[in-house]
Amino acid sequence: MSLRYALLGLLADEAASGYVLTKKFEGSLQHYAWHAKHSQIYPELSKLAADGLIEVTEEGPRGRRTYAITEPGRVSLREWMFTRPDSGGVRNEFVLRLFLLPTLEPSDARTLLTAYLQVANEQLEGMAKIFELAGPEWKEEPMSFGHFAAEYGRRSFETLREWAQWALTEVEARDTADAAAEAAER
Amino acid sequence: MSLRYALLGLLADEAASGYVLTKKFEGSLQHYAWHAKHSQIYPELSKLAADGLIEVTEEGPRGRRTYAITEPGRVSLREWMFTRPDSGGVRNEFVLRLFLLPTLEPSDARTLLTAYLQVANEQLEGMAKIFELAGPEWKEEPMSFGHFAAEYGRRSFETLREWAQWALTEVEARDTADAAAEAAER
DNA sequence: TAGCACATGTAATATGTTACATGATTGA
DNA sequence: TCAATCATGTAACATATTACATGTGCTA
Repeated sequence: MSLRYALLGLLADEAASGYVLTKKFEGSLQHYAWHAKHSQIYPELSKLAADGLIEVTEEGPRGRRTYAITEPGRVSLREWMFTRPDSGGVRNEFVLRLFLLPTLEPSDARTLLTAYLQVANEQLEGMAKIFELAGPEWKEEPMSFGHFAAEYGRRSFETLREWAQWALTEVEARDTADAAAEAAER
Repeated sequence: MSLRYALLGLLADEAASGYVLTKKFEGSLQHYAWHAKHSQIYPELSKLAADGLIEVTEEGPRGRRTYAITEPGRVSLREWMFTRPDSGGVRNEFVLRLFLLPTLEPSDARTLLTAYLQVANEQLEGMAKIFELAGPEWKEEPMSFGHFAAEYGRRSFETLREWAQWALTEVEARDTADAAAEAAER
C-alpha cells in the first residue's frame, strides 16, 4: 500500500512520467526508503488516475504521459503522513543480521563487523559528497526535498560506525572470556 | 528469501517449534528486524526440513514438532550472513515519510516532527527497561543474543531524537523565511 | 542509419496477508 | 467443564519480481 503514497509524494514534489518516477526509485530513494520496478509503477499510476488522485497533464513524444497530483491526491497523502507507521510490519535485512550476529563464531563476527565499519565509512563519504553538491541550495531554502532524509542518513551512518566500533570491543571481550575459561580448564 | 534465514538464525540460537517461532516474531523482532505470520512460517519450515537445513528433534503433545538446525543449515546461514545485503531492496516506511516530509505545510511538519520526538522518547524508555532486565546477563556474557541489536536500537532512537530536534529548527527557519518574504511583499 | 536511451505494457512466478478451519491440552 | 492457549494447516487474495514484449526519438 505504501507504493501508492510513495508515488503520490513524488508527484506532490513535481509532476513526472512513469519513466521518470522509475528513475527516481533507482536513485537514493531505493537505497534508503523505497524501491519499485516499472512493472509495478505503471499499473499503480493507472489505479491512482482512476481514483482521481493524480491526472495526466501532458502527453509527450513516444507515448509519454506526465502525471500531476490532484487536490484529492494531496488530501490523501497528508492523511497517510499522519497515520502511525505500522510498527508490526518491519522488514529490515540489516537489523535482522544484527540480531543473528551472535550465531557466528567470534572470529567471523569480527570479520563481519569490520566490513560494516567499512560500509559506514564509505556511505559517510558518499553523504559528504551529497552535502557538498546540495548544501548551498539547502542552506538558502530550508525544508527542501531530500534535506531531511539526507541529514537523517548522515546521522544514521555515524551511529552505525560508532555502534560497530562498540560491537568490536564486545567481541574482544568474548574472546578474552573464552581464553580465560579455556586456561582455567587446564 | 530472508524469512528462510530468519528462521534458520532463530533455530541456530535454540531449537523451537513453529508455534514458538511465531511468538518470537511477535516480540521485539517484528518491531525492528523482521516479521512473519504462522501461515508463512509453517510452509517455510517444511521446505527447510525438506532441504535438510533443519530437522525435527522432538514430537510433543498437540502435534508439536520441535525443529533444530543441522550442520548444513549452519553452513547455509553463515554463507548468507556474509553476503552483501541487497542495498537496492530497501522498503522502509519511516524513511519514506522522511523523504516526503517537505510535501507538508510547515505547521503540519512541525506537528509530525513533535510526534516523532515523542515516539523516540517512548522507545528510549522501552529500551531502558530492556537494558535493566537483560543488562546483568549481557555484562556477564558478552556477545549474547539480542544485545547487539538492542544496543543498535538504543543508539538509533537517540539519533532519531536528535535528528527530530534538528528538523524542528529547520522548520522554524522556514517559517521565519516565509514570514520575511511576506513582509517584503507588502 | 545504427545504437542507445526513452517509454510503456503484460504474463508467469514468487512471496506475503487475511481469512477460514480444525483439534488438543491445561488450568481455573 | 469450559475458556484460553497451544498447535498446525490451507485457500483465496494481494503484492512484488522476473521475464518477455514492443515501439519511438535523438544523436553521433
